[in-house]
Amino acid sequence: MCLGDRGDTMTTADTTPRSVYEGTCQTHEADGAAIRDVLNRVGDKWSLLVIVTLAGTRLRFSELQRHIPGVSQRMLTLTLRQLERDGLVTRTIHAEVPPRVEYDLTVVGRTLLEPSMALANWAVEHYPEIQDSRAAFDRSRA
Amino acid sequence: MCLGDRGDTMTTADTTPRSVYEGTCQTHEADGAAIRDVLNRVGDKWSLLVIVTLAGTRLRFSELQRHIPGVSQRMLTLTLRQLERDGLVTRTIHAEVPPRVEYDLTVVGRTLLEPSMALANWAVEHYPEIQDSRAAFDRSRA
DNA sequence: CAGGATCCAATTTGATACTG
DNA sequence: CAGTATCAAATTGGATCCTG
Repeated sequence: MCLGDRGDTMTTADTTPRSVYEGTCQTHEADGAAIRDVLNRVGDKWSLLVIVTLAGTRLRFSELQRHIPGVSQRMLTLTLRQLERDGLVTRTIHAEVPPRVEYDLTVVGRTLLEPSMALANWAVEHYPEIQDSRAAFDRSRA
Repeated sequence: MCLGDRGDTMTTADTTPRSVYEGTCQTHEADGAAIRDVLNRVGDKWSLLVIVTLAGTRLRFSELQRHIPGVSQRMLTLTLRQLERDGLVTRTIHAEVPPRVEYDLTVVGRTLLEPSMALANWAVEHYPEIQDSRAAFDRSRA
């Protein structure tokens, strides 16, 4: 089973060549839902930013907000809750006054760092080409 | 400069420890905009699915649609246009009746395959843990 | 300090009908 | 076949005000 395959059994005779995935499918047991789910999280506006920001050290809420320019209180809260729920970050409340809440990556959260960094690096490397391509595409339609 | 850093110069004296990124920043010259931009494309609902589907062979529109369950005509069109504009897929119109349009990955498009597959594999590998974490989180709030 | 609650704007996606 | 056009629904993000 491959990416995007929802596991629906092939009921009708299919003349379409099945060679599409052969030899190239690297996610045999992959559940498309899992990939979409994770990608929708990593691909949202703030999650990856939070993760790489926590890569160096644990931080409290206000520090996190200072380190991530542009994030609103609401979105930072929502993002952190999602990440906590997914088991990617921990939330530690210190019983003090005023309250101090610290966020840190979990072990699982840290393992996400490498593949997402690879993608981030790809983005940085190829962004010039992408921008050129966009410019050319748009020019050819003017 | 690191991920998420928009390059705003530090104008006020800052007592916040600067150790956050030290030694851990793997995207020194990274432009946060580039990363967001690429991630928003890869992270959308259909792009990655289209890319991996084209990994094996070039396909025409209707074949693509059959291979990607659930995608509407409109969304497939929009997704393909974006990918074409970004220089990740080519669109070849064969002058025939009825019209035949084939899509294929570009060289750049193929280079994207590896890092995104890494992330997809991470998703598949860790999805059970994530689901467990979510269940536990939700249970603790009932 | 670290949020929760509301309300609103913007963006994304989908359903449907039509066309060269 | 391979789209385009239009409209509606859903999702996401942000501004603002309030609180233990």
